[in-house]
Amino acid sequence: MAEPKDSFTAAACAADAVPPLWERLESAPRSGRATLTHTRIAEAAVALADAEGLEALSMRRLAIELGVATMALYRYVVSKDELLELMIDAVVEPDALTADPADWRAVFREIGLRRRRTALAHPWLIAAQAQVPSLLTPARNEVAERMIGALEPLPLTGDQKMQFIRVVDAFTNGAAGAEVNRRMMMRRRGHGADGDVRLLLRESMRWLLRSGRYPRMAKLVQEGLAPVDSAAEFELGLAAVLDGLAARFGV
Amino acid sequence: MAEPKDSFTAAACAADAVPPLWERLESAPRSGRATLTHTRIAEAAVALADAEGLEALSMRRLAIELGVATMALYRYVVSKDELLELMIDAVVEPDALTADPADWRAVFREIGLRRRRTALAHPWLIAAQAQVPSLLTPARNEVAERMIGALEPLPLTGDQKMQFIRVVDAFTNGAAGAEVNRRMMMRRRGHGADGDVRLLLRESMRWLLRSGRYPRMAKLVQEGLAPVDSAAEFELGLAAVLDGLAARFGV
DNA sequence: AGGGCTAGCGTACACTGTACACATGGCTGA
DNA sequence: TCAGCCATGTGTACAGTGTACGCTAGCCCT
Repeated sequence: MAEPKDSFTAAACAADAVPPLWERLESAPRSGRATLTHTRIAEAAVALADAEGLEALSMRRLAIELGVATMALYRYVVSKDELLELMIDAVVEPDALTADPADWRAVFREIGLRRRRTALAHPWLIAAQAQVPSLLTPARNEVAERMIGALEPLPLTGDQKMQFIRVVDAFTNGAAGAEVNRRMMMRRRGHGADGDVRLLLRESMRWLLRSGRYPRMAKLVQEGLAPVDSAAEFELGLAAVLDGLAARFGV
Repeated sequence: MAEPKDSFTAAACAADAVPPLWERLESAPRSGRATLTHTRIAEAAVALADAEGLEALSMRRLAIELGVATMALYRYVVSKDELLELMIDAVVEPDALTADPADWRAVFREIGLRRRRTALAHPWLIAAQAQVPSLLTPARNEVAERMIGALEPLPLTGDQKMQFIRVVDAFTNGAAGAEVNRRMMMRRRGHGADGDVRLLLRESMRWLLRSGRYPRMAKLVQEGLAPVDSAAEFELGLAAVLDGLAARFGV
């Protein structure tokens, strides 16, 4: 009576027991007067996390925000982790690219910059991704699709294209994550999030420098460092990665 | 009676009220028969997180593991976040480098590879770093010191050296994080952590591909992809980043 | 020998994610 | 038109979390 119905689910159900969220999302009857929606939930959760941080996002709080009982959420989401997946997917905006789709450098640049903007606009993003392994959400796949498209005309094997994309993604996520970290640290201390990182350094590294270990770093700091221009640095890094990959792949 | 004692703490205490952990660590009297140590705590926490995952690491559980009351830990750590900082610092091993210190490429390669190994050996590392903004821990500073040293002979400004290091770090963290994510996902499903990623793809992307969106990705998958060699891919990416940066900086 | 400082203890509180049983209202087939 | 069903939303309960607070007991120095 309750056994798997057909061969389709046979393999997956062994581990999952419930179809994996994105599959449920599509063929949802959601017939009766439903006050909730996956979209509505995701948007409320995103808004809450944006406003008060990921640590303020609890199922109870989110339910209140939606004017609904806590457990109502679990009709749409199997666990809080799935809620995070929903949020992660929700903030990726695979809008039409303005870059010339034939110019692969321009496409990768645009996608990279957009990702940085997204991560800065939703500082919980990177932490959430680290907490809930969730590659292959629909929106991210759509972005991947664009990237593959941009590489199409190049003489690369399928494996090389995937490597290319993964390496660029790695830099992008890493750089965005580092920047978010710096901002959160600044905010946690007194200074506003977009202040000068050097204040942070001066202050909390004073004893490090004074300690005499790290002489080279001390020298650099004392010689004077310019304020960090994160946007420019991101572009520099991205360009370097693209250069390096292009050279290695001979394109 | 309880006011700040001297000018040293004046600025920092405004925001912190307690000296920032690393400072406390050094000048600790810890005179009386102390059964606990920062080191002992950090090691036990790391062992626990390694064995059972970051979500199994609770103050109660850790205290039991150490044969001590829960609140005893708070004599050494102001909050769980500080515990995480301790752990993050503990797993970085700035051992003597085997690479020729004058060969900056070799140094960066070695440090990058070591970081990857560390992240894979302690899969909670990246998530913990995303959760607790904690650049500038002593061990990481020591590594930074090495990197600065390697760049010393090059004709770069201080700012350029810092940019160089930050960009490489961004890629390193991003790539390691992605790899850890993949592994955790594989383990969460049935397959062992070091299995073939293609299994994961085949299985959980079946409906994605069948849906007809993502035609390009479907084509790539159907044309057949080789198993992913993560180690080689990491080296490729790292080399590309170093190439790209070197070219941009003209070194 | 005694006083004080401090490492460690125990309890208590507000809060978390979620399992489970129950109510209810809109759609469906007759 | 109306019965009945089932998905949607509700309420309560439980084990477990981080940590504030006040207490005890032993080491160190005078």
